[in-house]
Amino acid sequence: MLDIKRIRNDFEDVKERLQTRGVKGEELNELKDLDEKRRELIQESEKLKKYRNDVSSQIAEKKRNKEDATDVIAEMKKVGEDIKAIDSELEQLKEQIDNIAAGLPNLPHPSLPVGEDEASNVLVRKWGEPVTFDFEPQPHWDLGTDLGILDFERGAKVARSRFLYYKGLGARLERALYNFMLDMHTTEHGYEEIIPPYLANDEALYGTGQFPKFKEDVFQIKNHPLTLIPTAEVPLTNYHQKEILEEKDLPKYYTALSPSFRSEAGSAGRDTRGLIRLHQFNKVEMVKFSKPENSYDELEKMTNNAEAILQTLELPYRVVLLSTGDTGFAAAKTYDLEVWIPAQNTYREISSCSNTEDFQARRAMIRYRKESDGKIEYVHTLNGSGLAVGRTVAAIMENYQQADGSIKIPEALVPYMGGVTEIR
RNA sequence: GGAGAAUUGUCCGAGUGGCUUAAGGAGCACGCUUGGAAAGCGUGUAUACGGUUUUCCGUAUCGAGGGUUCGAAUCCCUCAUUCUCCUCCA
Repeated sequence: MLDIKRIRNDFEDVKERLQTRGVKGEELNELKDLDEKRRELIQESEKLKKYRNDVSSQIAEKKRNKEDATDVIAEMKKVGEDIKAIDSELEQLKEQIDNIAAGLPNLPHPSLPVGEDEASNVLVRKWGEPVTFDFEPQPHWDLGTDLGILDFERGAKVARSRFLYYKGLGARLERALYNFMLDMHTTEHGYEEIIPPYLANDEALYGTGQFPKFKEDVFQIKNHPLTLIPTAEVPLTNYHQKEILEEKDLPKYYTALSPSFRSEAGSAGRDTRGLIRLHQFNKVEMVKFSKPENSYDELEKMTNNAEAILQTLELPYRVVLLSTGDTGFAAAKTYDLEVWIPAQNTYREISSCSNTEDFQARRAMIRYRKESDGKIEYVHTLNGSGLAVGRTVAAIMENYQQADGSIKIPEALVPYMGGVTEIR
């Protein structure tokens, strides 16, 4: 949620910057008009309420003195009706305003490349060299099926397409990976480990920005007002929903492993095979609550934390700064980490690290008390994958495959695999 | 799932329709007092929105949302959460 006062005061600037994210100017003009109308009505309503409060205490006084107050009571009845009429109009206005405001994306950080889509993204850095194979590298779904460690057919039979069974050392590899990631974040990067709820209510999903605009992307539970989380960002960020934190406790770092459930509406036909695009996948998520002045340093650090995982696994990757048009709804600035996928001969997204500034904090009411003057301000919230586990399994399988279809286990993972050095 | 009780400010806690601008206490901050501390005394101690512009003023907020009333912390309805008992369960 953007600050309505900021929209009011820096109208042209906000409008210009939001237009780089695909927001229509007329929408903002309408918002501005509604806001002005609302403020006028607030004044009217409050004036009447003041009057009613004053007269009501006079009535009380009269009653105590056993005087007659019939006339004034009759008048107040009328005033009460007027207030009710204005307030219901106000409520409608508020709803219209919220409908627009809740659908506005975050303001892009000035450092973002301006552009409509991923074509305008900027390469920040590259790490590692893609392996060269002296044989034709196979896609991970063929490797996994042949080795009997991934079973997509049965996943489709029991759930539907885009679900799978991991089996044997495949399941072990997935488990090894997320344990490795959690250990690294908790022992080396300073995150506190959390196991959150995997279902969340509408308020939580509103808080992080999935609702109301992106309802079609999630799975909702029939007959219950609950939604399967599309990312642990939802329960982690909303952990401090409606709280006032102490400045001395900031920054706070949390990490959690959770499944992520996504309906993938609108991506029919894309990445239909393999571990890249599933309705359910495990992800280790990182979330930070930061003071505003430090949040961009924290974003760099968080991105480095995700990179450290890839580096330790010795997987080649690159870091990309997303353009205004490609940046997600809640984010002010996002770095994507893309890992090398040999069989596709390209880099694929494996992590996304974002600073939402106070966008989510406003929606979820997450604030902190400053030590210097005791004033209360919104915190900045950050989130990043560290990493998407399924896609990491895919990357390892493809990058570490051998000519005979077996898969070598990255050195850092061997202890987590109980000493297993390859899957064959 | 059934029955009952509860939810008031940072905390404890009073409050069954108007002298409540939420009593009283604790805590915290500042000041007085003191050689220093404690005690004592005094003052202050929320959030949001709107107006004003650095000072105030107004409105709203007693778990949430509705309703009754000239007027609601207080009466009515719905919901949430917590506790106790029963039932079930990993």
